[in-house]
Amino acid sequence: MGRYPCCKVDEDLKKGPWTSEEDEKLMDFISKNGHTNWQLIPKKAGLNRCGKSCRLRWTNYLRPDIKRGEFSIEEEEIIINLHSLLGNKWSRIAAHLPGRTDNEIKNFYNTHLRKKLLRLGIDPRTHKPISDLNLLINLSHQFTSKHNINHHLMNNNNPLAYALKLQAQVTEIAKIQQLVHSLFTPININNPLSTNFHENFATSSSHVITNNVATNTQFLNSLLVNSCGNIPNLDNSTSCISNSSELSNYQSELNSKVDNFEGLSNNSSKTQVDYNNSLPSLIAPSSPDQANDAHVNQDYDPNTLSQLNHEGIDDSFWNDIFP
DNA sequence: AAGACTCGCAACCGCCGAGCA
DNA sequence: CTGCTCGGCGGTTGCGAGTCT
Repeated sequence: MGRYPCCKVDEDLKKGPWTSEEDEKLMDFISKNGHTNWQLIPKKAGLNRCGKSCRLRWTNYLRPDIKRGEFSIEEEEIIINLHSLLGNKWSRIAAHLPGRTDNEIKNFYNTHLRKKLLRLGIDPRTHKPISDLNLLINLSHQFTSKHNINHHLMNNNNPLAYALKLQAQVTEIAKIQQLVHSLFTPININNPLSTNFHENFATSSSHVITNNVATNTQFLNSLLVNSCGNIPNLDNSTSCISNSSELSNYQSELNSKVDNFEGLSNNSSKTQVDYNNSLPSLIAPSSPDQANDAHVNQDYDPNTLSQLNHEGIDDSFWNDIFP
């Protein structure tokens, strides 16, 4: 099937930003007549616009139920959680955020959340810790050339050695992330859209969450943030998906679980469903196997942490690179 | 002060699937 | 079954505003 333009090319229709007069005409018409056929609306409303352009203007800007203003922390976390499950399915993500449009969420994710995740050493596309060697080589080039600093850290202009060093650091970060993930996983099971860890602590009834675990979790999390917090914004155009088939399998498995949840949330007669394993937290496990392992590893071993602490993260390393 | 650069976001483009004749 | 139309979606672009040099 060929592609058909939504509007005739020779019609010389107006493009670009909408004026307030045009907005008024469109709102006026839709409030009186509704929007059943977008192709007819511009003519009937007296607009020299393509029907598609009218629909976009209405759904993304003029609709009366649109929520304006900054995204809340809760909305941010919902977006990140759902994006880790659904990928770039912006319309499905938007369905869970009343008053927000897919376009708005897409823009917000690409401009703000993407950077936020990168700062935490998380790939915004896969929600996995960044550990791809080629990416690290690329990043090391970007940083040293962009900032024109710290060339001595390139190990005598050997980008591979430098990248290996970066990878070692990132691997340690990933270990800590995995620990944090394993501690959060049993907490975050009852509602995939739940965003508040404290709420989860309070409401989780099917698992015993001790104060000890909470304390250790907070400590680990702060360690993670302190270790990763100095990683700057990256303008990363490269992919670090090393195994796309594994990723797509994982994603489709998650999608079916989300479908289950969406079906459930649309159904008034909710039944208790065990979402065990259905929701990766902000950081997805490196593989489905690890996701399973995470459940087994619910007991926190303080020796593991002290070991990581000694041989692992070196804050001064990141500070040297990104002052 | 001004030109270069970066960033955020509204709007557009092109593809796809559903529905219909 | 086929071809056409429309609405919806995700990716991309372009422009204005802000920041940097």
